[in-house]
Amino acid sequence: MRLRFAPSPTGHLHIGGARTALFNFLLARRHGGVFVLRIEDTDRARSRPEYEEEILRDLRWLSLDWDEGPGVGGSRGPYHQMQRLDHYGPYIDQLLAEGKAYRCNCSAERIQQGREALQAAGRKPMYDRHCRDLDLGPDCGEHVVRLKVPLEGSTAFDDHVRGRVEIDNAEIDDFVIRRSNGLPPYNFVVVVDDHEMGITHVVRGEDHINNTPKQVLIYRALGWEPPEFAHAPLILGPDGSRLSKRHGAVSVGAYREEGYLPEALVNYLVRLGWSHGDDEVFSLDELISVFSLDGITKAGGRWDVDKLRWLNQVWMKRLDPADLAERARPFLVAAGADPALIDDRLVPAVLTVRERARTLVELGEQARFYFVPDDALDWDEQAVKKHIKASTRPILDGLLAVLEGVEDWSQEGLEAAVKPWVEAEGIKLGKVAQPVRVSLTGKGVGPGLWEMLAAIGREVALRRIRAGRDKAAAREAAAGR
RNA sequence: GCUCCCAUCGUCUAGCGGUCAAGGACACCGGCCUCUCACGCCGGAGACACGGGUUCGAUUCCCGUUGGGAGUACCA
Repeated sequence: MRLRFAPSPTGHLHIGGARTALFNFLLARRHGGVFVLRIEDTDRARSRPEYEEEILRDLRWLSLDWDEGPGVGGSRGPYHQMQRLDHYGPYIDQLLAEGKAYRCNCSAERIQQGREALQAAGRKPMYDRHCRDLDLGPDCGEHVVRLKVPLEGSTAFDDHVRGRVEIDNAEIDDFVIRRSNGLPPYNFVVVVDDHEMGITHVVRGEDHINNTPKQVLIYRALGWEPPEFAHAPLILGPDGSRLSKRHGAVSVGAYREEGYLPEALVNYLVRLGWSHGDDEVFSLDELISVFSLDGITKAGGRWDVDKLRWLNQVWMKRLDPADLAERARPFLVAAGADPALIDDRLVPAVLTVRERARTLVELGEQARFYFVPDDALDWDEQAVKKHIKASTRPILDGLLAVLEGVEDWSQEGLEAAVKPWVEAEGIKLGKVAQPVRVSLTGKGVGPGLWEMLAAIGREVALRRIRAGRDKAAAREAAAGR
């Protein structure tokens, strides 16, 4: 079994393309097949090497490694279409010689007029086949080569997702298979490449379902057996319309930058258009063992960021803490943390905020307070006003006395030392926790008291609580006058 | 316009003629937990687009309508 993903380097790796790549990758891995990556770079005007680099990088980021293609080679190459240009001509000549294709030197204007006339008559706009039986030779001036599509009958294929798809040949144009510049267009090139690369299953988006009959016709004309097809539903925007930038991020790279984990993106992508009973959370390895074309759904799916965000948190909680911490580091710095202050408190710090954050960006913002100079804390004045007041001063003084004597600065040690004091004093834990939270973080919401104290470390904790105490004392003095 | 594809809660989906007074997940609402916010747990509201058939029986099969998507290039 051989599958392929064939992006054209004319833009970023789109989430729809990523899902197509994922489906192909999973099917290949599931059945011990081969996953081929082919670069369709024949659109010289729009293709750019930077895009190709980016696409390769993003596929690797998603852990969708290919067995043959750029960077890894393979026996069925080359894997860039620009390096395969000499493969196509002979087949076109063969079709011409066999009378299955013909040269056409009709002017663009003439063809255009014919199309408009047909459309006006309520018919599908097509070429009128003027040159079909003229038997034009190579010396007919500027010309294209068109496939002689059967006038009668129909062309069908059995799609693994949709069942039998059939279309009348009368609806299929005598489409171009060699442009006037000598290069064959997409429909011809994919067929030749897929055939020469031994592709057995073509899994792609539903937007290709309409040119599948044309491709089948080419396979037949060349005397080849078409591969098996499976057309996955398209990914739509949240409103059901075509997904576009106006709906937000559409490229894999953008989601990486927004702090999504590749594990979560893969998980979300696979579930949009595929299901396995009621299961929701899958690792790539789990997918490899259960993925099947049978699970692909037919209807287009809308992009739902909320579900992606939920899955991202699920994965942040599943990840090994040290791993998560390293992935969070750059986001922490981006949020304003001082790299020099990020020390071995990183892992415990990240653990205190991961269940409150849905992306690495949020994780970075929420863990920022651990690793900034005290004067760089982001103060929520409302919270300060509410929790650092005159009456707070004696509480913080009392707490400081307890804290200074703590030997075991761990969650358990801190709780064991402070709880008895709180109870003895007869004060609510909240009366202590909130002032401490504001002193440490600048905000009224955040991690639990014990875990936060333990994670931030004795030195910083005592320093910031003292500062909070002083602030409270100042208000006490102001109130007393 | 024409051709093709599609149609279960707001969203992703389970369902492959009776086991469905339609199940799960996200989001939403309420409660519990609780030092805040979360997490977690419990509960709630919420869907078979419509109309014809076929059948003893349709969410499930067929046709139509409506709605949505795609294609309609010497782009991929």
